[in-house]
Parts: sequence; structure tokens; C-alpha cells
Amino acid sequence: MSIGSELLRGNTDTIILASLVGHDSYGYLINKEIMAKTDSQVELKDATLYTAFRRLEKDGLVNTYWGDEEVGARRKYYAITEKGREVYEQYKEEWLAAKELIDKLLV
Amino acid sequence: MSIGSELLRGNTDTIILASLVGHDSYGYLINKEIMAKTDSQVELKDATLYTAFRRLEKDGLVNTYWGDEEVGARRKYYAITEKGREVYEQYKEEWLAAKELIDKLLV
DNA sequence: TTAGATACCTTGACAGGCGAGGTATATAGT
DNA sequence: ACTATATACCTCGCCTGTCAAGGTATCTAA
Repeated sequence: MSIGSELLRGNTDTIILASLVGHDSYGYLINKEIMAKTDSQVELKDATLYTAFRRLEKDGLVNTYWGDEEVGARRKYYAITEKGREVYEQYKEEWLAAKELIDKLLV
Repeated sequence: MSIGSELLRGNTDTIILASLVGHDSYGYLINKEIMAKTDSQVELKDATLYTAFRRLEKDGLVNTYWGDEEVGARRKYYAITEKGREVYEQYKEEWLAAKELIDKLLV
């Protein structure tokens, strides 16, 4: 991604959850949407994305199901759970708070 | 620290440099000042702080010298270098950019 | 038939944060 | 005299998240 990944770190899960709030989605599309929204300035790497999915699934924040595509590559869909929505709101609050704190420390 | 450290990660060096822009300082004081400015909501752990100092020194962003305290524990002072100031401005720009990008991705 | 887009996945290396441990000096209270 | 607390520094090794590199498979267009 074009912005330093250390700065994105810790927000990956939040970003993924955000992209699932409105509708179910799948890995490849989530990434495309993120790139589209940010002019390709943010791009979650494959490996990062799938590691995050495992984590979110393990924590019960998303559920998965296979799409029923009859042509093309199969898609694994992710749906945010109720718990996922709650945690998303919480992560978002934490981000907003962290943002202000860091700003307060910069000259 | 009270805010998730994953969210702070990547900003440690920037925060330390920021605290050196106005005046030389030393580890313990830098930490106290950060805590004071944030109501103890941000606290750089000892180990984190000193690892960061090694990194900044290696990269030529700070210089060090021992204080001449005649009483009390000795203090190792850090002074930001010219390069350090440049890099700080750059880190800050990156932070501001990252902040906007992340905000753009949250619902 | 070849290239590129779509779509998924795992392994192992790497970097930063930090718990736990250590050293040493000064002061205030008991 | 002893103890606790604050000041002030440091290292080692674990943990976690990122991601380069590698892999599989399908479809479309040149």
C-alpha cells in the first residue's frame, strides 16, 4: 500500500468490518472497494487480508459461506455478525480517540 | 497505555521526535510529558521507548549526550538532528494522510 | 496459447511493542 | 536503620500483525 503499513496496522480489522456493515462481501471485492475509495493509496495485501479474516472469524465477528457462482472462480462470502457490529462501533470509537491523542502529541 | 497499542504503533518515533522539536529531553521526562499531555491515556512503555531511541539514533535522527547532574540519577539526553526534523515533518505528513484515508474507509 | 483478471490459500521471515527482569541514586516516612 | 517511592537507565525474549513468496483454479480476450 502506498501509506506506511505501520500506520494502518491495528486498523485492518476495523476497515474490513466497515466494508461489511452495508452488505456481505468477499475478499477480492473488499480489497477492490478499499482501493477504489482511496485511489489505491490503501491496499490490503492478500496475506494480510486472509489472516485478518481468520482472526475475525475466530472471534465470532464474521460468518462465512460459499457463493453459488456457476461460472468463474468461487467466492467465499463474509457476513458481519451482531457481535461484529458492536465490536466495529467500539473499534471506531477507539480509533477516534487514538487519533485525537496522537494529534495532541504532534507539534 | 490505555489506548490500544496497535493503534499507536507506527507513531512511536513520530511522537518521540515531536517531543524533541522544542528542546532536548531524556527518556523519563519524555514519557512524563506524554502522559501529562494525554491525561495518562498514552504511555510509552520503558522497553518501547528505549528500543525507539536505539532506532532513532541508528538512523541519525537524534544525538545523545549525558547530562552533568551532580546529584540524582544520571540522565541521557537526546537532541533531534537536522535530519530528524526533516523526517519528523515527513512522518507527520504521512500521519495526516493516513488519518484521512482511514476515516474515508470507516462508516 | 498466452496473458491477465478473478478468486482463494499457506508458510516463514521480519519488525515493533512490551512484560519481566536488572542496575543505581535520592528522599520521605516509620 | 529500613522501607517505599520516585527518579533514571538498560536488555532479553515473547507475541502479534504484516507481507513477500509461493501455490491452486477459473474465465476472457488477444
